[in-house]
Amino acid sequence: MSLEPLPELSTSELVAQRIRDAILDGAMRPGDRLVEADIAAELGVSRGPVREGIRLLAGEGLVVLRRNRGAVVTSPTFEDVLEVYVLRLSLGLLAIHHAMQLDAATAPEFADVELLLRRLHDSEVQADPLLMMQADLQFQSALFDLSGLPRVTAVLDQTARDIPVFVKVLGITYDDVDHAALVQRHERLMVAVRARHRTDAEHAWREHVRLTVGEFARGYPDAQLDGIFDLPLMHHVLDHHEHLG
Amino acid sequence: MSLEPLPELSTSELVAQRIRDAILDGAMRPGDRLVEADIAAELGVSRGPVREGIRLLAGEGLVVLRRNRGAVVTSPTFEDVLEVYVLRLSLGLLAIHHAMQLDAATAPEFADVELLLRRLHDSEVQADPLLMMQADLQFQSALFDLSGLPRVTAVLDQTARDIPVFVKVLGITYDDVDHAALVQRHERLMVAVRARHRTDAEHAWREHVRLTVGEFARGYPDAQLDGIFDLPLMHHVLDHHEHLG
DNA sequence: CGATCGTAGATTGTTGACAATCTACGATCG
DNA sequence: CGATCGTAGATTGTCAACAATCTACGATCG
Repeated sequence: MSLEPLPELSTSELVAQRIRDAILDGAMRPGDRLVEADIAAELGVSRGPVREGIRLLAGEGLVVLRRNRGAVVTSPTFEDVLEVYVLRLSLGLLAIHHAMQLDAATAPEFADVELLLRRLHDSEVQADPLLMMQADLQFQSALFDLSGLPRVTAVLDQTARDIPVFVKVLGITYDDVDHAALVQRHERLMVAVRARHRTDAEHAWREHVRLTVGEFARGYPDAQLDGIFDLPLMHHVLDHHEHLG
Repeated sequence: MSLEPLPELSTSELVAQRIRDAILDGAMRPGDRLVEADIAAELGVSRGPVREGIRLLAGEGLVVLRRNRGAVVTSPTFEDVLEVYVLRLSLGLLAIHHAMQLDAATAPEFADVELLLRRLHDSEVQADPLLMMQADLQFQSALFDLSGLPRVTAVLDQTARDIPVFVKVLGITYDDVDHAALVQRHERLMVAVRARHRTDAEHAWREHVRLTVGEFARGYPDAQLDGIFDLPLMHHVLDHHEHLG
């Protein structure tokens, strides 16, 4: 007889989550001010936890704080999305490499990662784009955790929480995503990690990020599409790793 | 007539800074509990700002928070130092590349970076190892800022604040550091950035991180030296970039 | 009539008190 | 005598009131 471990987030984390949800619902939009007292009243808590929750979001870049002037929901640009993916490309590679170095496939947690990957096959999950994205990110997070690098995984998790919000706010859709191809990419990645085949793992991860960003760029207004397909923020990074062959 | 811009940190940031200083002074040591009320009384403020300051430090990894059980000063291992430098290697490369892509040398802020580099020549600065290290990190931070990547520079700045503390706590010294060589490395980096010469810039930065970590490893107890000279956390990263030639 | 200044309202920053939780110690029971 | 339970003290989590700061609007002056 073993019970669940009581996840239970702190109040401030719940507040942060509610604000993220509010943005995903469209209830809060970029540029909106986050008035501590109003949010506190609405959630039925006092200003303290709300204040803490807002700081958490500020750490993620979801809101901007101005001294004595409160917080505002950021108006992310496509460049912000690119920066987040540059971070994820770079730190993801780091995490995957370290996971392989630790021979992560033999770790007991590896089974959990595989389980999360299998969830992506679920038809119920595939039906809902948002659910699909969250399951995808959850799998990636579990994989990165195998690296044993707490700071790196913390930054990766921060960026992961921002992605659904950015997607919503920028009006990017997952509609055209080829689920089979996505899962296949992840499976290639897992095979590589299992075999400790660096180059394959790198390639699979780079390819995933590249294709994901490419997908996002498709839904973006033509006006800025040109610069995006060049992936100026990303270009030299990809290029850089390309030389590995 | 132009006055200074009033830097003025928030109270919580001042609290965080004081705690960092306390660790550098040896007044607080790893494993010590951070009791909000005690710190508040000592600093002459209330618990609110102290609580916020502690959360800031937790975000940097300097203290660990446990639910309803308060914060404890982390007992960093050499692996933590390595993780921080892995982050700095990876994200520093990112920042430098982006700075070059934006043709940072033509930016007005570039002069400020050069000014900070010149400070490292200062004999007064070179006399004090801690001052030297801080001036060094300040230069690097200014350089990274040229990238225009706020999230990346934020993470880099977080790691920069931790370094002096880690060095102090782990008993690593800067004593044997060859200041001339350090400055020369940075100058090579600046020349490369100015000329937008990717490979040189990458090499200079990689070399700097590698040598800095090597220097740190030297001061570390023999018992753990073997594993450190292998730089297991870093190895494949350096290795990885090595292939660029 | 335009620009500056001053004031009122709104909002953040801070505080001290209260509630919930945890830790450590000692009492109770088998 | 060992293990469990319960309680007291310490500490964090939360709250509501107060102080400091900012914003916006209108009055005053040139």
